[in-house]
Amino acid sequence: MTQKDDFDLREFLPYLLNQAAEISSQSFQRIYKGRYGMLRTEWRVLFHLAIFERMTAKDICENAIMHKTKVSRAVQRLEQRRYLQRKPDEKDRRHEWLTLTSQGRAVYEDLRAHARQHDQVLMQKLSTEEITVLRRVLNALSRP
Amino acid sequence: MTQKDDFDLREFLPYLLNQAAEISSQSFQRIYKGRYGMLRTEWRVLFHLAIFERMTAKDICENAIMHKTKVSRAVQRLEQRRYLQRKPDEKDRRHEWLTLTSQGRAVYEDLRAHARQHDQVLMQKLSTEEITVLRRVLNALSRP
DNA sequence: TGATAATAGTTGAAAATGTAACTAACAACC
DNA sequence: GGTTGTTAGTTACATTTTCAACTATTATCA
Repeated sequence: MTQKDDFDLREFLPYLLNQAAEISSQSFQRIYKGRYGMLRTEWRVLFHLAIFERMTAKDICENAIMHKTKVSRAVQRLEQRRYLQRKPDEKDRRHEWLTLTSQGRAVYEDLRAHARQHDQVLMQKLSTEEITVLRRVLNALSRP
Repeated sequence: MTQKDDFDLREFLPYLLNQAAEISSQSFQRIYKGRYGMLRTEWRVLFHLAIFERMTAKDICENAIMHKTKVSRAVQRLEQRRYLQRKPDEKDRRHEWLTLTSQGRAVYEDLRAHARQHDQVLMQKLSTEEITVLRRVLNALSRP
């Protein structure tokens, strides 16, 4: 199984990024899936609400670059589990303000601890300088 | 919409990596989806076969870190489009050797040109040093 | 005012993915 | 040789995601 073509997949950034993203998400996925039966879309919404305290679904779409149907369904499931509450905006009833319940916040705090720990493990593979560069570069690549 | 919590999603590597991977894959996705109706799994298999010339599905699973059902279905669809051929191994008929047809190779060559171009655009956002560090780091993070 | 357009969010159907169970071929071991 | 275990790959079913169409509400502007 020797290489025939000179194109190297391991140099192609979208491929490499996907690979790294998949692998490095796995162990965190086991946590939120295993402990709370949550999906990727759901922990993301949960984290956004914890961090920003009060957002509309639209805000989350824009900030997390997620499609509105994904957010809508994640919100539904989080609401079913009593992790969040919805309140229609008084002035413009097209908007719904979303906030975490105390239960949702507790789940967040648990997951946040795991996230921090998980990140520590990942970063052990890298030097401090590499981490700085990586964060800067990924942020740059995250803007379309 | 100010931040309340001190945890910053933009520092959490799995989140950042996913975001960067999604965004930076988009324009290449438009190519293989738009021109050939292909999925991510399919271009990956196609590229592997072009680069390594002859592989079994198992080889692809291991090299691309893809689940065998994903590979199996991608191979089916590529075969239907006559982009690849299967030949059972003479000695061990559990194995099937996969090779691209000339049609498959032509598609690959077209996509490869776009991939290179796409990569160029992405890299314009970065310095040569950043690119070096990024590739090294992503490769490190791509191993479980 | 009232017609038309725009926006926030939801829903249903189709497509894709994940999981586990399956078939077929070979290997190991008694 | 026959039983049991492994391996490569497929299939069926459940879960998720995507895409387009939909509702409800507000904005625009003649």
